[in-house]
Amino acid sequence: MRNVIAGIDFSAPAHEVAQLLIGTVLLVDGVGGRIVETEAYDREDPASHAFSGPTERNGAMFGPPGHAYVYRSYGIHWCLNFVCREDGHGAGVLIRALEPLAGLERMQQRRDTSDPRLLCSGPGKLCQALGVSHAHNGLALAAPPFSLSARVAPAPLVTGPRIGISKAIEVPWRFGLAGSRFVSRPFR
DNA sequence: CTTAGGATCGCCT
DNA sequence: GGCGATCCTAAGC
Repeated sequence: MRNVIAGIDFSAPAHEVAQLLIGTVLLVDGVGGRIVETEAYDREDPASHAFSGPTERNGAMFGPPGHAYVYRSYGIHWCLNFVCREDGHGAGVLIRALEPLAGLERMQQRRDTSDPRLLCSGPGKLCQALGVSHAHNGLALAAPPFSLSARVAPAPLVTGPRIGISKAIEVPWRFGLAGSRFVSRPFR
């Protein structure tokens, strides 16, 4: 049971973990908020970075579950994933949006905006707001600087196709907190 | 509100 | 050498 963090078993399939993460609170050095949007990248998934096997970049996805996988996107942004599964083939959950709750001032400085809806409404944005970078790749989510807190009650979910990919575009593995104003894009 | 284009560079074929 | 699990801005309707 050492893969359980915030009441979630990270050795479960990514598309299950992605749903359970909605409503939990993620902090990095005390800055963060409620997870309101995730995407699953399971094994055998052509859209996953881990699909073609381990490489130098995706190595963290083949490491222990419950750890961070951080990669650079478009040469500019950082994106944060939670590693899932224990069966030898990497999988993960992309954290796409947070509802800002803690460290608002720090996030506003890093993002250069005071609009709370623009602080963490996208995978690149939330990494900038929380100060996540390659330095966090491979770190355990159960220890500082990370903190993941269990949600109080089950979260009402909405689902849809994943964003920004060209393979397996029909798989409905994007999950959101129903009614949240802090998602990266509306759910249809 | 929706769409289009540019920035920018590490990773993989 | 091509192409992104993105973001921002500007322009069009």
